[in-house]
Amino acid sequence: MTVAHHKPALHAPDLESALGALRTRGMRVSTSRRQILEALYAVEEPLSAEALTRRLGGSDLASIYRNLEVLEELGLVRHVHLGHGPGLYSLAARDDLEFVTCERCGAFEAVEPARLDGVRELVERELGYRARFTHFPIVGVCAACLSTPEEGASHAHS
Amino acid sequence: MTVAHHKPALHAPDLESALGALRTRGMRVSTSRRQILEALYAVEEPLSAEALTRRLGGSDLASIYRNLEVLEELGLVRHVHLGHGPGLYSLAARDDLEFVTCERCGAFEAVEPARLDGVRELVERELGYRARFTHFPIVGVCAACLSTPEEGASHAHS
DNA sequence: TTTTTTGCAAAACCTTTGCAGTTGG
DNA sequence: CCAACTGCAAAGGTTTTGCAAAAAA
Repeated sequence: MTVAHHKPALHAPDLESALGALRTRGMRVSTSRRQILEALYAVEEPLSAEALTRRLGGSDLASIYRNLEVLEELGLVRHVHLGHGPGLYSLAARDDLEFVTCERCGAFEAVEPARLDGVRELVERELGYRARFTHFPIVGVCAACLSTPEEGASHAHS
Repeated sequence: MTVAHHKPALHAPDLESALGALRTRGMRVSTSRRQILEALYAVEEPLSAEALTRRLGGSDLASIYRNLEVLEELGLVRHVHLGHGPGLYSLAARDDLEFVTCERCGAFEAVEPARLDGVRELVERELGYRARFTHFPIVGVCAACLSTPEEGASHAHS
């Protein structure tokens, strides 16, 4: 069921405070959880569950998903869906970021929420929706692809 | 593989011209294809492949997907991904529309591209991306949900 | 008749779930 | 020790693919 609803990001500037947050809620600090958090603190790009297991030496995918879910419920972790393909996970606190992705080349970019405030305002005025591009990104065509003759064959799946 | 790239919408105001487009490209006008197009001309909301098969009397899902892919390559059909769950298909010509969806209640709305031109401009100026919300929608919280106390339990999956 | 399309079965892909065994506190 | 967590296996939901039988041209 899950309902791992976008919890507000929990302020955990480093690994230790993140582990502390786990303990505080009575959850256990297992090897797997520590490793996941270590990995996420170590990289800057969001990682798929699969990429994450590979980094942890190929442990169990199902456990990783379960732990990511727990960490997400705590507000320590987030994930974003870029196009098709697996969800990509990152630290919620550090990456209180929003995303844009290119549907032509698959590139993506994390952007400071502030840079999208104007967009958000306009969307709200026009549609009544308060937009967030943290879980699902803005999809479009990037500058590089815009200046490209639109190759016949391509990568991005429909 | 597919690469059913967002072909430009093909102008086919009615069923007959759509079928004509098929013939023109040497593709066959099979019962299934005619029925799919009929169904899509008959409704106004985008339909999942599954919903479509049910309307056609429960024929083969795999065939439906294959046909939707063909029709999409021709530029007759489009699909949009609203949150998780199956893609939703509609006529490309008629529904040259973009989408907004509420991540809290799952509601969605089709909107005239013109209404989003301002948003598009702002996004392009700020990020360099030319945004399109036809294949992936703007995701946010709708007006109704915004004025709601944020129920503890909810529907929208993470 | 010949080429395209269908139907079925099976697989692929991402994610979740059940359960028995292991581990953290 | 005991509740929480892991690993494995299996299933669930969506979409794709292989192949022989059927249908369009």
